Amino acid sequence: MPTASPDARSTSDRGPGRPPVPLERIVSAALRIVDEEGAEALTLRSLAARLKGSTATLYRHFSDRAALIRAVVDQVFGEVELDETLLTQATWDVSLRHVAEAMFATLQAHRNVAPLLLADFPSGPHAVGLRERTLEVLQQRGFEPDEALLTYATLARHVLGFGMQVPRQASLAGPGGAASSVDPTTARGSTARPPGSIDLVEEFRYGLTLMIEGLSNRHESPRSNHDDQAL
Amino acid sequence: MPTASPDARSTSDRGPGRPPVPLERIVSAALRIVDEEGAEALTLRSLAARLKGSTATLYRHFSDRAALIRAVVDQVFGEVELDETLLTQATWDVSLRHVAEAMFATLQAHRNVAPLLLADFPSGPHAVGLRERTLEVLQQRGFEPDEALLTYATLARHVLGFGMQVPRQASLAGPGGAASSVDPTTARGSTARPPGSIDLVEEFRYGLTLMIEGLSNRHESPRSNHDDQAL
DNA sequence: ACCTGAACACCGTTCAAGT
DNA sequence: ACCTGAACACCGTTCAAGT
Repeated sequence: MPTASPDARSTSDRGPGRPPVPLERIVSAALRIVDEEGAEALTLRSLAARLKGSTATLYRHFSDRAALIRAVVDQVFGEVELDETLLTQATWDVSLRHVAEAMFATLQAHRNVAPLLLADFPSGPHAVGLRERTLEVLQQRGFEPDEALLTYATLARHVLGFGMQVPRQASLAGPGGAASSVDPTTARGSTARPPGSIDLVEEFRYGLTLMIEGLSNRHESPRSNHDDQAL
Repeated sequence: MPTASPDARSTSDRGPGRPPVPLERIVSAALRIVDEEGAEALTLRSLAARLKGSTATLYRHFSDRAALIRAVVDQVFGEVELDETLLTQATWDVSLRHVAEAMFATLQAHRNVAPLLLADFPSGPHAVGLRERTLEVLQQRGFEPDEALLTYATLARHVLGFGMQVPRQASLAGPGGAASSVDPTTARGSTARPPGSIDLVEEFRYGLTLMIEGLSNRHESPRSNHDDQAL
């Protein structure tokens, strides 16, 4: 029974009225900072400022900066949207591709969280839920438990590995003048897309396709979903 | 014509005698700090201290902390050892697997550099050399230039994605008492290997195998190296 | 010309002191 | 009981001042 709040200390039991639940508001504010100003702009000080509180107060909700980051990451994973039809009615290769693409798309939608993924393998309630659901689906398609586990782990790492490599965009400078962190020096020409450099998304899809095709080799043909009476 | 020093400002022309070349000694010292005490221990201050110099002096060799990190990363890539026989005499799938395994092994040998890989895609001279060599090999095996490029890019990202996820070991506390950064709180039980968690290396190999098998589907059978007169 | 101590503007984290 | 200003021990980076 996974608890709802990832690393909360004691969110108290949410009173009926009251300011909704501080914790989620904190995490949302943190994610907004990351989205708007980049991961390195997420500072306990900047977060406290946005919440009009003090940094010390934050330590009542999170033991650590690391705990805050874990919560932010899991909040992002909570945004992964799975299509139930694709998940349950399609062939396993389509379902699997869907899960991977959905995760990757969410990570792309929050490009700036990439550096936060480094901390450790996402294992908040949302991330775990996603894994559980996918394992279920795979096993319903005839994958052995071990097989399903290894397959999901590999694919999740693939998504994560690519997700954390999303290049840091020049963050949209906010209304404030606090965009000094975007230092133009970073955008220097040394790495400037070598001739023939390839889109990250294309690489991600190519690798994903190769892996699924490889899986098809060792698993019964996924295309035949309704003729397994031939067994 | 790629220059030798990644981000050097002006290594002067190495005089005959003299302290060998400061730059490589700096980078080596930096890598040693990372290996011994972890990536977060690599501080301009700690590096200056180890070199018995001042932090300000470091800025004569590197424009930035980022530039220093790029140099450290490329130094690691310089340790990748390719077996020429495997590279040129084996079937392409074996060669490709060899390159990926060699890169991954080097990254594993320097587990603590993982966080440094995040900065940007490695593109120092060693990393570029590795890519060039692999592209050559693939094209000699009949890969189209575009095909070779996409294949290498995908595989390199796979290696990198897994390489940067190497779990942070409890760094071997050095002789000094400066191991306070290893805070036992980090090793808390929340993520403590969920039942059925899988070895990172196993996942890496599994994904690599799947991708190569997928590649074999769309490429002529790699196993037949000497019967292509059947064409 | 080369090096560097000390400063500047930041961090995460803690804690005595306020309400 | 809850919150917080101010401190502590760090960062990367710069620059006036030394040699």
